Amino acid sequence: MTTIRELARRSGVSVATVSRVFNTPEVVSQHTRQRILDLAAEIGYLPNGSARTLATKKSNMVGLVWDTDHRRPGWRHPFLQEILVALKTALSAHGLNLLMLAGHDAAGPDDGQRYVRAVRQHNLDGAVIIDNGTRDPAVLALVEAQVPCVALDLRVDGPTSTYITSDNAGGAALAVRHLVERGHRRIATITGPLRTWPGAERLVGFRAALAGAGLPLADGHVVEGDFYLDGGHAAMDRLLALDDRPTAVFVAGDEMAVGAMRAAQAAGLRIRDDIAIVGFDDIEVAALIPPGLSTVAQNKPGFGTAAAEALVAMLHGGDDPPKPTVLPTTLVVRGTT
Amino acid sequence: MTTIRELARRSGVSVATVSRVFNTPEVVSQHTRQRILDLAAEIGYLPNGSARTLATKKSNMVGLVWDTDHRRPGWRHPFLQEILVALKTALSAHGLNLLMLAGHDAAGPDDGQRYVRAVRQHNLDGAVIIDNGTRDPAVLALVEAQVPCVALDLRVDGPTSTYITSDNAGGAALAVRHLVERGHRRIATITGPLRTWPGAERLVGFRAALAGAGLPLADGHVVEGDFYLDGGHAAMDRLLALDDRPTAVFVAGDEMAVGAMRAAQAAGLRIRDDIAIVGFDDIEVAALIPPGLSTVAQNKPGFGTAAAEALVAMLHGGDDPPKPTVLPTTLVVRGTT
DNA sequence: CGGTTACCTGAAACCGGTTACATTGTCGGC
DNA sequence: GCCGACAATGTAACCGGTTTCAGGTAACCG
Repeated sequence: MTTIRELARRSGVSVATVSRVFNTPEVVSQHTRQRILDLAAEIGYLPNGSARTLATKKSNMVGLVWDTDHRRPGWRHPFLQEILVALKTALSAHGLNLLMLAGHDAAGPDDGQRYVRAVRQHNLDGAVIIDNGTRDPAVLALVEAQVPCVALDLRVDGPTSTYITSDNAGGAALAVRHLVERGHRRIATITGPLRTWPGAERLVGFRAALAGAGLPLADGHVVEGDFYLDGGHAAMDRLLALDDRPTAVFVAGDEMAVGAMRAAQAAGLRIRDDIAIVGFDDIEVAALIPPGLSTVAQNKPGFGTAAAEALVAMLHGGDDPPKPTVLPTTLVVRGTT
Repeated sequence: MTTIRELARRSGVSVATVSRVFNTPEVVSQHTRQRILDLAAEIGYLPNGSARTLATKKSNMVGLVWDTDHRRPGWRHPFLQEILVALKTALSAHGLNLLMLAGHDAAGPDDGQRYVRAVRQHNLDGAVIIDNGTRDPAVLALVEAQVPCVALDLRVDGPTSTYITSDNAGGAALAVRHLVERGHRRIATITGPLRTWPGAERLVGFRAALAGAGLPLADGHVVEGDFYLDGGHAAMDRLLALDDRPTAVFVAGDEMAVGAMRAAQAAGLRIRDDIAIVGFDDIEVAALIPPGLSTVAQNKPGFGTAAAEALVAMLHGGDDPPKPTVLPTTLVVRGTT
């Protein structure tokens, strides 16, 4: 391991000068700077991150808080991978690294401070939170502890935190208007869990759009789902059992929508002709499953890049936290409508 | 930030003793140990990770090397999320954290040493490599630099590295035997890229099983695919254009298999009756897409836990690197066979 | 009772950087 | 020729831990 003192000795300057070459290059003369840089490259010198962090209290690392739903071990984020790619890319463009924080599975006591502890212990500069809908107190502790945070699909605010979300209400409205254009007048919805932000907002948008179109919302035409396949199936079963069965359903999540499609088929209905379905998310299956699920697409990489940018703004900007970002949604029409 | 000196002062002992309480508790007397622990909990003392790393050169962090295929920006690992969950859980049970390493998109020069640099800079204890099929020199540089490594689906070896993979050949054989049992005698295959380990091995297993069953392999009945949807579609088109069209196809990846199903349907064939299909992976869509894709399932969380265990064994064990892990595969029969 | 021995604790060097402050040298202006 | 300003560099304290080595105490033994 070649150290800064070694490099200083070899290039005949003090360690301070070497340090300055890497931190405030403009204050060291062009000539020495170049000499030191050349020598550094030659002997493969790399500043030691831990030493640097120790001295500056900045680690250039941000934590990634992403737990699975422990009540549902099989829970998967619909597009975690896309978010991760974008997030990682955008962060590393600013010299930031991502440290995955251990969740409720971690060793040690769980007093609801585990993330805060991890942040302090590793001198993390901030955190990105991917919501899993469990309202984990340990997550909220982060924003309370004034750690610079940006949350995805979780509405947090505070002097050091902001969030990124899709235009859930707007997306729901897109879906409704599309169904109305297709001639539907009895439109129902299967919602996400209403305690989650997207779940609640999509219902708000649904209601508003229905009202805007002058359409009534019949009793029992709002069924709360859970974002899972089986939940969607069960919810659709309930809708189909109604006397005034809807002719179209806005399902607030693609996975549930697939479940709903199955329920409809199991009931012997033709999808689209007997019952139209619009989903939300635009996950991979939506395009693959026949006849193609019409759905409201989210800007998946947008979550990652927006989160990175918001975080960087907080870290470098220093002033007020950035406003929440609302990503536009788009309608993708396929075979179910 | 409360430091070790602060805690030492308050509890009336030296910093050395406090340090020992957290590192070698058995050497400090029961009495003082408890007193220090109590006080530590009371004032919320946490050892500073950077200082610790600086002193010990062990960070308790391992790097995650996972790049997307830059020739295919949309590339997604078929079950990254499951791997990540298991990996993170298993690692954190051993007190290890996961640092996502920036990829080819990172700032700075790319001399094929970017991962090695990152490892050195952050004093990482090891790395987990998720192969993306690009044979990135920067990845191989890691194992050459003697960084403790465990790779997924990438066959690396060296004094400090090992790998985890599924029983690809065995899985392919499962698929073939199943098709033979169903009465098929003209069986073709759509392979993955043959430069990848799983791609190559599945073909090996396919050939062996065919031979084992005494069946011939007709000309043109091996088509190299790319693991992608469109590639599967195109490959199937070629198979269907043959004079001696196969009655069954082993498709070495579920995404390709879906593409192949579409091609078959587009050609007006009934899947299963006119042409049977077995995939590989058992991704989510396999169960969702009608009539259900028969496929060879991989033990997805197994990759994560096995990787964590292998890495821990290398870090703590100290001796020879563990033998490669080969995860068993299982056949899942659905509607396509 | 002197000498080991085992056990517990403390002093201080060290890990590899950053940075406040001091120092040196140059140059322009009066 | 002297002084102040400024640019470039050096000195040394500091960040918060770990660990070697040595010292002190008590028990144990012959």
